[in-house]
Amino acid sequence: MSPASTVRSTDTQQRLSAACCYPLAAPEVGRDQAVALADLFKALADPNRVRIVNLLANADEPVCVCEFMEPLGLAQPTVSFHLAKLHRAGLLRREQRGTWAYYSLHPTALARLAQVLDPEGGTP
Amino acid sequence: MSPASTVRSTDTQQRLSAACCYPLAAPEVGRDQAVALADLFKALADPNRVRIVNLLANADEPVCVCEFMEPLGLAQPTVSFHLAKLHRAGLLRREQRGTWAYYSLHPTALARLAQVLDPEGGTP
DNA sequence: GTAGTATATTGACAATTGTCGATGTTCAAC
DNA sequence: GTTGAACATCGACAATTGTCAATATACTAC
Repeated sequence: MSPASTVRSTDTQQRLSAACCYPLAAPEVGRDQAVALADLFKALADPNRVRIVNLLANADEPVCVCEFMEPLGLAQPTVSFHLAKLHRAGLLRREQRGTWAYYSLHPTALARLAQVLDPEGGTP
Repeated sequence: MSPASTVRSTDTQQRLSAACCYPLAAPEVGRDQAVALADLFKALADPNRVRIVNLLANADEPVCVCEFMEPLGLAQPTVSFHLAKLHRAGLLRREQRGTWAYYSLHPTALARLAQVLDPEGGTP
């Protein structure tokens, strides 16, 4: 529909890669960068998504959707909802194996997120 | 009412100090710690609050409430609302000077938040 | 005391979000 | 082709959130 932006193809980790260039303590954070940063924090602003990230941080292998339902006590659509939100924020990787969808923590996600908070990030 | 917890006294930075002990990548994050961590991220999950933190990060002196209204384009009650939310999360310091209320970024707030994201934080 | 000013709080409202049942999609196995 | 299974999407709903006008609170100056 809208050919205005070239950013629609992957969508994965677009938020994070956009936000990682504008640290919280940068000289000046404009409207758009503030929205990008807020979207990033919004991805972690839910207890269930925090636990998902924690589970993935302790897993040495990708985890499929059905594995989250029991420990989180959530229905399958709800788990998909949270995983999609984390994936769209660029924090998770998605891998399709047959009918299964395996999610894993993006390798540099947490480190880059920490860099956003680094006071030195804006003025090296 | 509930004498079960001793955490009710200050409220200021209780969230942060509680969450900083439970990094995202800790061996296991339970329900309560997940809520504490999510509350912390929730504080930054809004563009206006991101800009407030950014403005304070670049200010070498505390800033009073009225100074935020114009750059953010928000009414005074809305500014107070956001400042209170950041303050309750332990990210901001509040200092009363006469009728004015001066807010400043908590010295170690961002650094401790970054520590929450540090993968080494849980298993040194 | 009164008047004026800076913040906080309240009340109401629109917008967003989390949740789940029901329905689609997509793949493997037959 | 059909069936079954895993996941995504849709629709609806309750709960939360951001916003501001109106009001309350607290302080200074008179």
